[in-house]
Amino acid sequence: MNSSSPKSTSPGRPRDAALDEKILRATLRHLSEYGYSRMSIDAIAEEAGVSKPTMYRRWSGKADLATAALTLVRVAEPPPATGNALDDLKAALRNFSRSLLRPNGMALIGTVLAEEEHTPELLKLFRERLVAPRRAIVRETLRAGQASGEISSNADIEAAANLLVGSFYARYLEGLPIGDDWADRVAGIVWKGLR
Amino acid sequence: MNSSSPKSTSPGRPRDAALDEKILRATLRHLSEYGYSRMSIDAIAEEAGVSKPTMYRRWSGKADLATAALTLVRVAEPPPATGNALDDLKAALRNFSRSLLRPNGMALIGTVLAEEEHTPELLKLFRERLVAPRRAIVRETLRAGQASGEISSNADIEAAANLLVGSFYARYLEGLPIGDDWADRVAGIVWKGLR
Amino acid sequence: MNSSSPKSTSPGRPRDAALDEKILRATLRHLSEYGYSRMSIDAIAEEAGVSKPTMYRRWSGKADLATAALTLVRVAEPPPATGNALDDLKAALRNFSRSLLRPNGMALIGTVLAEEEHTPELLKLFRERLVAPRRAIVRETLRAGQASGEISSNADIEAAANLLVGSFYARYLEGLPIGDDWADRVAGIVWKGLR
Amino acid sequence: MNSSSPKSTSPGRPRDAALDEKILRATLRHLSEYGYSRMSIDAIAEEAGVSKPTMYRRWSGKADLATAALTLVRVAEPPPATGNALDDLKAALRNFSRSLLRPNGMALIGTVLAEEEHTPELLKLFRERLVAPRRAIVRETLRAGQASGEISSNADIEAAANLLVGSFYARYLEGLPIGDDWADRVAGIVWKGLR
DNA sequence: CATGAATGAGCTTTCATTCAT
DNA sequence: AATGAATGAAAGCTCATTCAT
Repeated sequence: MNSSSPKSTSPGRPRDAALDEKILRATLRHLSEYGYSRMSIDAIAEEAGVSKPTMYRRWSGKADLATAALTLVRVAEPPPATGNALDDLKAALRNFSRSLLRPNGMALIGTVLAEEEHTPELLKLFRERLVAPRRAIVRETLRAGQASGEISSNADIEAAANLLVGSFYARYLEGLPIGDDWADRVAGIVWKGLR
Repeated sequence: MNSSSPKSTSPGRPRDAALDEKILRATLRHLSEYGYSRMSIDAIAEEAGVSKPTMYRRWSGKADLATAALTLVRVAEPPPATGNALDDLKAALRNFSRSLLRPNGMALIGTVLAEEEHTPELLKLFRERLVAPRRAIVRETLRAGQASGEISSNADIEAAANLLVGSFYARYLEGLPIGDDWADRVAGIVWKGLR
Repeated sequence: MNSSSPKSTSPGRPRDAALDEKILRATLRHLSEYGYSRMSIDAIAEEAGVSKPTMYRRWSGKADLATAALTLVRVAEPPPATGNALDDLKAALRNFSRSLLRPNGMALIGTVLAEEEHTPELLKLFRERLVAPRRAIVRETLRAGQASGEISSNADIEAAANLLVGSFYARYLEGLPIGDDWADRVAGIVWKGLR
Repeated sequence: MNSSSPKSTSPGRPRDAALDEKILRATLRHLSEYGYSRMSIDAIAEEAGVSKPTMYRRWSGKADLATAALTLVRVAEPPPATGNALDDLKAALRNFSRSLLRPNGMALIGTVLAEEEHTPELLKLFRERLVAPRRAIVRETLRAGQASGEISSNADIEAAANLLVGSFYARYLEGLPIGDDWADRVAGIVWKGLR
């Protein structure tokens, strides 16, 4: 009844595990493309090629399904460290911006924010699965900068990470292009501010 | 003939101007509380105490109504300049964070992002009415810092503004509290980075 | 409040008589094109360039308006008699078929039939204004045939007229073309049957 | 396993076949009583005792539903041939007139004509299901008359059938009663005209 | 387990009509 | 007399969910 993985040891006809993923993939597509409230269970069922009760047997309802789908989203592995902390930071930011600029990347953030009151699990899971890991990557490069002495040991790493990550949100909200140089520009300012 | 007050300039029953605002206020409330796609014209009409045709006479449909409601949103006047650019910047940021933290402040951003594909006018207007003015305030304080020599004359003001504003988005998305000191923390880093 | 002509001697601002016709013309167009229940007072007002209360001042409602519009419909004058009764009959039938085949000619008949239960005035007026005059023309040519001795003096003129006129309805309902020769074919049969 | 009765041939809950008919009957009633555009899906659903989605699962919309309902209408079997072609013809005509004079019989024709432009499928199906079969019955009796030599072998059967059938329409449109003798009167004329 | 059928509530929009100027 | 504004009622259609097989 919830988004945990189906047990495989129970008696009776086993659940078709492949269906789980097919359904969740379709759900994720609809969630990002249409947003949570527009996303239609009917449409997902059709796209996944299953019937609706098949979905309800796995997840208890729309919210459960959507949050389960978020589980699929994985943050890309950070690029390997080069030894140069500032370069690593810029690479991490470029990585981050690319993932936001994927089709409906920002729309997905939008829908979880919009649903905060109605379906808070969405935002909660989104934070755990996506926001936190992404930020962790940025934070680690900053820590590396501290370790190498380029960044002051008592610098406010937390705030710095928010600044960097947030600058992409802000830029997107303004509707202005986010070129590959953007990472350099914002990293430059913050890096200097952390010395 | 010319009995009194404003000569009735156009024929017919005059439109009740008070209704316009009542409707738009209700719309704005529903838009931020429920999000665009959940927002119901029926419910808005009831809350505003008007009939649905009254709304359709003024706005051509749901999208038109929602965008019109966005027009209502006004960015608060920036606090008066104190002469100290850094203090002014911090005050502007506190202002900004307070407006985001108002009930459903972020949800409104969310719905606008979520609808980008379906109802792009929303995001467009949101940018013009809210995003741009807010950012302008921050930018002006940065400019003042340049004028006073505290900030380098060739500093990347645009990026700095995005960093500062965005840090609130990022912090909110993380789900962590945004205290009044937050403005100090992020302003401190960026200010130093712009020297 | 009803479809009678407006008096011109009453005090106060006189009614704009030209509007009456403009409104009725538009009504008739909508009535035949969309049918009675689809015909929209809003749309008629717009097409006629008047406001709705202007219409309600003249006619008491939709049904009154529609029946008033039917009043406009006039049956074309019969072609002049040639002296040959059979030829005159055929000419009358061709005339009749042409008027039916005008755009929405049959649709108008359809809508008055369809509304018989709901708006019986429509059918009543339609009968008086259109059905009866048209049939009268046909009947007169048959009477002329009697006078000239070509038709038996105790022939069932009434039934014959119905046969002839009705054959066009039946043909139309079948969806088959009604060429100009059709009048000849049906007149031929009936004429012979009346000898 | 194979408990009883027809082995369930297709998976899933079987469709309740009784509902189909209940819905279509109600639809037909509403279609003839109110006409196509007045006929309301809501009202039909209530009368049939089903929910609207149940209807939309079966038919794609209002037009589809209405045309499906027309399918229900069956032309009454012609009375058995007596051997006397003229008598058979008169019996067929009486049959025909009785079916027209059933409540809303003509209103149904009316709505179908009125909707020709908007919902042409209605008229198309009506022609196939009702108009053509009815006319076929009349035509067959005329053919029988030819076979027995009472009617000329090169008589215009088609036109004759239209005359006879149409005379009822015309008579109805005039608003005059159609007694049982009416069939005799029109058949008399045409029969003679075909000799 | 998985299916197709069924449901109740809700949506946006339009209509015929009346009111206030 | 004529206008533009306002209304209550209803329409067609879709959704998330549950039932019966």
